[in-house]
Amino acid sequence: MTETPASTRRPGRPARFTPDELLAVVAREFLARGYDATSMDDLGRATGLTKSTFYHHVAGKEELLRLAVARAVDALFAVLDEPLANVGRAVDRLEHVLRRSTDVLVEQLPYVTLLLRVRGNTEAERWALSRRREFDTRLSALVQSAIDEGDVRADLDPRLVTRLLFGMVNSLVEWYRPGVHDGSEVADAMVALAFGGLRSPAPPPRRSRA
Amino acid sequence: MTETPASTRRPGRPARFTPDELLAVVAREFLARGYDATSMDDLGRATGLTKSTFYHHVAGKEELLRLAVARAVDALFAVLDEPLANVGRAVDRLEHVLRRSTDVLVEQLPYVTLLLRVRGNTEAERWALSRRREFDTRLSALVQSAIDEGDVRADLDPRLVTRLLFGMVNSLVEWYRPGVHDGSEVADAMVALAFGGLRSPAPPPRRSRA
DNA sequence: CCTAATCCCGAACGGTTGGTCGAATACTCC
DNA sequence: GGAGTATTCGACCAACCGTTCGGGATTAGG
Repeated sequence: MTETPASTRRPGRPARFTPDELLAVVAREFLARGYDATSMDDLGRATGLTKSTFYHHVAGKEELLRLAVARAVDALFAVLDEPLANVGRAVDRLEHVLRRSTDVLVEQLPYVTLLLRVRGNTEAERWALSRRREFDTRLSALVQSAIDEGDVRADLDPRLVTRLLFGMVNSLVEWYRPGVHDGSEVADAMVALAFGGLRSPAPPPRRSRA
Repeated sequence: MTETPASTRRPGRPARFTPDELLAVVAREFLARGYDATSMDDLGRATGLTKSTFYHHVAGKEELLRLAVARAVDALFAVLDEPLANVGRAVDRLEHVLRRSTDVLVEQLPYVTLLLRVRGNTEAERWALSRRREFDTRLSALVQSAIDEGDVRADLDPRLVTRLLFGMVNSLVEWYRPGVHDGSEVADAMVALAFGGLRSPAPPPRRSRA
């Protein structure tokens, strides 16, 4: 990780940051102040580079945002392609997606946070919004399937349930900070709360079907 | 409401907007583009006034944000002062605060949305953040009480539960749009999901009392 | 009419913004 | 020691930003 592979070493001045490192710093800055309030000079100050240097690596400020949110989009959609998200009862697939989405949010926190804050001001932001809508549609279909199979309550509007459910998941980016809670602890609480609710579990969790 | 009280009519050119109307337009603009991305010229265009006119009514752009988020803060704290939020079992008080918070979010949607998007770049934003923290602390205490009284599951970290619970409530500002769902329908679903969870209610919802 | 008060506008200000450009630097390969 | 390439910098630019200011328009009261 810290070594520069000699095999891929190219001629020219050695870069002070790998593209990944650079993007990580940029994402952190965008997060702290918000995309619009962060100037290229801010990014320069945070990296020790000048802003003109950034224009050697990317086309402009907007591409930095695009690169960042693309990471989040890719990671989230990858969850939907996992085997456990595509076989078995819908309710089990839903639980898997719920848990794995939480994992992704924790692991890719800065990038997902940026994705969830996009407002559609630029072309890159509108692209991000359309991918988010696509993701939501897939989730909604999953919830609907779980209802159809009788495992999820049918007395509430499925779209409303989807929104509330993944609203809870997404709220993670507003308060989760690494170190305070373990990632898996959060995922466990998420699933427990989502399926079981707040109320004290009156009976021990019986799995029915003796 | 729609009439101008003759008693308070003052000399001078009649205003084209009441302060409330002006703030409503401003909030809508801030919402669409984000606070930082909205210029005073944008506000002028949205109102038909020039940006210099705004400086006759407010000290600057930041005060517009302060006025907007103050509305949200006041409305939310008012919920905590309601009688039903202060008497009876903690779990019932929690349900009341949950439901009423949802109502406030729906009724004051633009202002609460702005409040929840504040990042702390300016003094006004930092004030808003501190009020939010204060609100969260009160909520957390309520959840803790409900746990102590045995009505809410004790197997999860109370702070985690509070965060997830009101993360779900606050997510409302990301997707709720007036007209699509009724406000009370959302509040019902919110409470049902929060306390009962996703799972199909095993027994039919018997309310005792034949 | 006049005066005082309120609201509104056009023009301009200094500062900051995202972005450009040419040159300097530091490396690999020969 | 070149030649070629990747990276970085400083200086600069036009456009836009929030804000200021002097003055004009429109009203109520006298």
